[in-house]
Amino acid sequence: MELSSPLTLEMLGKPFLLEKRIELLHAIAEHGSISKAAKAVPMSYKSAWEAVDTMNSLSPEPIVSRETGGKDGGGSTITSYGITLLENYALLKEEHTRFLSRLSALTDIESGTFKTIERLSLQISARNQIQAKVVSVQCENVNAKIHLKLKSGQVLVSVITKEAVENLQIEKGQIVTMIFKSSTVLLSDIHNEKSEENRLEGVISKIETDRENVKVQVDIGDHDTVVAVMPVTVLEKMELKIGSSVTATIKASDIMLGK
Amino acid sequence: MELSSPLTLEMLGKPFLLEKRIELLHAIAEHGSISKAAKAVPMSYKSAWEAVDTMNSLSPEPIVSRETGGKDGGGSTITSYGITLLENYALLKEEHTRFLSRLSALTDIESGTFKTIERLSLQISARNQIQAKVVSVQCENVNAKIHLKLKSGQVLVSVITKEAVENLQIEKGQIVTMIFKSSTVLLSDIHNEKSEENRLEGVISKIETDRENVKVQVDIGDHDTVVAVMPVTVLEKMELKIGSSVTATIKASDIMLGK
DNA sequence: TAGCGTTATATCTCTTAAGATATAACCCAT
DNA sequence: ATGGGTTATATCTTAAGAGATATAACGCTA
Repeated sequence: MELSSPLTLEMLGKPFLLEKRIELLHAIAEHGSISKAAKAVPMSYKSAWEAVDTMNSLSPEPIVSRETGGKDGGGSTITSYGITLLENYALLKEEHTRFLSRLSALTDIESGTFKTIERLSLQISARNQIQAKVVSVQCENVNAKIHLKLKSGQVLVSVITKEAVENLQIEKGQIVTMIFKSSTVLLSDIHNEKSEENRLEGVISKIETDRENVKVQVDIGDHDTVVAVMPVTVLEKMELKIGSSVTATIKASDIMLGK
Repeated sequence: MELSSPLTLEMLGKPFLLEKRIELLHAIAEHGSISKAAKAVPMSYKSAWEAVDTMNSLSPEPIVSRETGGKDGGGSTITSYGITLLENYALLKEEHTRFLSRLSALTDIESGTFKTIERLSLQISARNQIQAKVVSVQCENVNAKIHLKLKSGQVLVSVITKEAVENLQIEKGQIVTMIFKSSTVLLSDIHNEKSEENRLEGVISKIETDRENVKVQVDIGDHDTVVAVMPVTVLEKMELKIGSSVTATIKASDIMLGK
């Protein structure tokens, strides 16, 4: 028993972007003409042309720019607007298939029932959500210690319950999301390499304040950022400003995992 | 620009349950015969019969039991297996539409771009995920304080960044999910009503231990439970056991919100 | 100017899914 | 028996979508 669920974007009630058309657009980008793209997909030229035409007329801006006559008889290319559309569709699609695979993992084939009642598909308030690879999983009876490697190569430790490890089926080699609240991140301007704590080196890229609190964004490399929130008094003592290099420390027990 | 994504369950690569067929099954349940159901949907008797037949032959157990001849000429009813199947499809469908509506909320109509790059649809390690209603939202420039009412009527406070409030579009009256790690929950056996902290009264319903840590499950009423994890030494001092009534305290800054 | 490969368009056929219609078989009720 | 309302099945028609084919218009190239 498998789930299938084609994703289509509609405009004014009419189908706009669907899997087949996306495939066609990619083929146009690759071959530079509708006719060649149609052969590559494969589909008839008529269908291809009609698809391109309805997409262009449905879209506020053209997606494919077409030229008839000229060098090589003309041709068609994807506009920059079309390219961003393709990129965004890919993101949507990826999220959707992620969700579906998890949904189908929860459907019991025999009895047709759910294994858990937990909400899949939660959007979370935590500002820090960073992808990392599971390096090792050490399980005790209650807690489990999980080592995680960031894109930048830095290794952090997360402690969660064994129950959670089993529930999410976390295993070595997987990519998971580290989740922690910005209020659990401590910043310091000194190098203290002795301690065993989770530490991330980075550079301050943004600071926002209000009456009581300050939010500091730290760039930790490879396009990953960490956000810390603390009382303004703490920041003033440290004399931090944009461009300062700092060390962010996060307790292992403050790092949750998501999948 | 709207998203549409029909959900179909497949069996051996063949379509098994889809929206139209579910509608038909409900009509059969209501009217007691395929022919009346077909008129009610509406669809031709041929399509209805074929749909029922392929579903029955694809399914390991019959979904519709059919009788030809007899009182009122016979008729068709949904088997108990079919009923659970309908119920489970409804659950799947609900999760799916939830996800889609959130996904489409993130798609910007004008530019066709995403508002966030964050992962929607995360399954989270935190053991404590409790539904609550937003009573009030107090926004500062950096942080926001949110009052939440549980099913049992108890009110807790969560502090998250203003950015998160805007991002999740959290507003008064909504139902959200409070999320906190079991290691952030403190248990005490004494009544201390002075403090301003988040406190939940409850009864211990389960205890598990390993070499270092102990996991305590507290029933806080209305089928909600809170899980706390602490070093065994702490538990020993308090002499807690199953049935003890305790107070669980959680810092406002340790409570994340999900939607 | 002739040729080329393309876009743009019209027309016809083919295929497939759905509806329409007819009818047999069934079995209880009258 | 007969009638009624159903399941089960076959056949014909209809509609819609996709492919096949032909051809005009286009603008660069040689």
